[in-house]
Amino acid sequence: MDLPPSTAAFVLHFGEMGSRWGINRTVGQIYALLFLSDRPLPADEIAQSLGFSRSNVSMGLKELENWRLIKLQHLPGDRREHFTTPDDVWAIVRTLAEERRKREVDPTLTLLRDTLMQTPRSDAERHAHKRMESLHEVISLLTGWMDDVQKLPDERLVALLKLGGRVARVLEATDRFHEIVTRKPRRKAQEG
Amino acid sequence: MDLPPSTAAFVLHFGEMGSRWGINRTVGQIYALLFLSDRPLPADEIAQSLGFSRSNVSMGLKELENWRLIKLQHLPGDRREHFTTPDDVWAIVRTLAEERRKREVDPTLTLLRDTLMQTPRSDAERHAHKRMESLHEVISLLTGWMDDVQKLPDERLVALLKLGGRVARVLEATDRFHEIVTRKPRRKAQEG
DNA sequence: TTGTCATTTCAGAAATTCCTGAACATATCG
DNA sequence: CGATATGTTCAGGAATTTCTGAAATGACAA
Repeated sequence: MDLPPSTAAFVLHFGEMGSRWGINRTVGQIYALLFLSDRPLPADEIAQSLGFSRSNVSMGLKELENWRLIKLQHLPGDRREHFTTPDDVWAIVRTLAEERRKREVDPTLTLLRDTLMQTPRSDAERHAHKRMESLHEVISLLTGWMDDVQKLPDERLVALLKLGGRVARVLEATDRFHEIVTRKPRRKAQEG
Repeated sequence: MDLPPSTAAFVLHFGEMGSRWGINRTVGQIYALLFLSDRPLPADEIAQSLGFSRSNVSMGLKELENWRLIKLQHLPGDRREHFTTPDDVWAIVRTLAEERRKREVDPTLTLLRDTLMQTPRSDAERHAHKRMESLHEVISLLTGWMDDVQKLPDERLVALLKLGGRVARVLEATDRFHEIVTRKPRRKAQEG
């Protein structure tokens, strides 16, 4: 690995992080390298830089393609396939969220829904049923929110994230408004 | 495993999901079992139900304790330690978020910050530096948002999630307001 | 077509992770 | 103090995952 030290550190770190995830070390390192590279890289250069076998890199790239995390392109005068990551980091985050959702969350929701169709027989089953219901509710809520914000353009998503918990103030106001409208009249809502 | 079929299915599913994550199959299954159980379970019963060795269960429980995902308790008239998951699913989600953040995100942010202190030398390094800057920015934004909403009480968090992308309308209004105030006067803002 | 270069596949070697049983530690009771 | 019950640790076997080299496949140019 004859990479600049900071690049090497980043690549190694993402290799480790990769293993904490389902992704393996090789795949993490390949992605990190592509992410930092200032030009598209062909498989043999990746193998060279990271000290992996050519075939290992081939499999890693295939995996990253399945995750839709890299783009293939051809450079003029070079028959080899070259790979890049999107320039836009938000695009990467969005893809990651979609793919993880598809692989991890959706199957879980399906299992929960299927189970919740059935009628529990014993006390224990009834309790388990309730637990699965609350889990299903929480996951639905979270993924519903995800779906919603995925539709926003980057700019708005960023604005929303920056707003963070301050959105809660709007909600408080809404609640107060709701209270005022539906309950008997109280003293006037205070400013904001 | 003499568990009701739906419980067995859930447990197996979470075992699989566990492996997709860093967590191993055993730990996933133990957690799933505790999550569904209508009473605290001692280690030997867990081992029995799941068909794991007692020692394996001991290690799994230790791991779950490190993640702060289970609670230990003693039952009157029984010397064994019994384990449960929190009743409140939101509490579980919060803990998961905190722990994953501690283990995965914080070290990454540290690495990025350390690297970004240094001055890039070559063109390639300069490019890598910029990439790390944008990654750092995105991660900071996301974790900042997380910190913020972690402070909200459950009720408000749920309300915020339900609101989802509709919050964006508030932001649009804010933007329009900002435009109106800072730029030269235009035609009146249309209905809000 | 043939030759060359690029890529993929895959059997099995290498590395890693998981899991167990046995030994040890600790606690409680009589 | 044993005796018994419970919990932990850990060496090493089992299972799984990762990685490689060799062979197969594909793509293109001459």
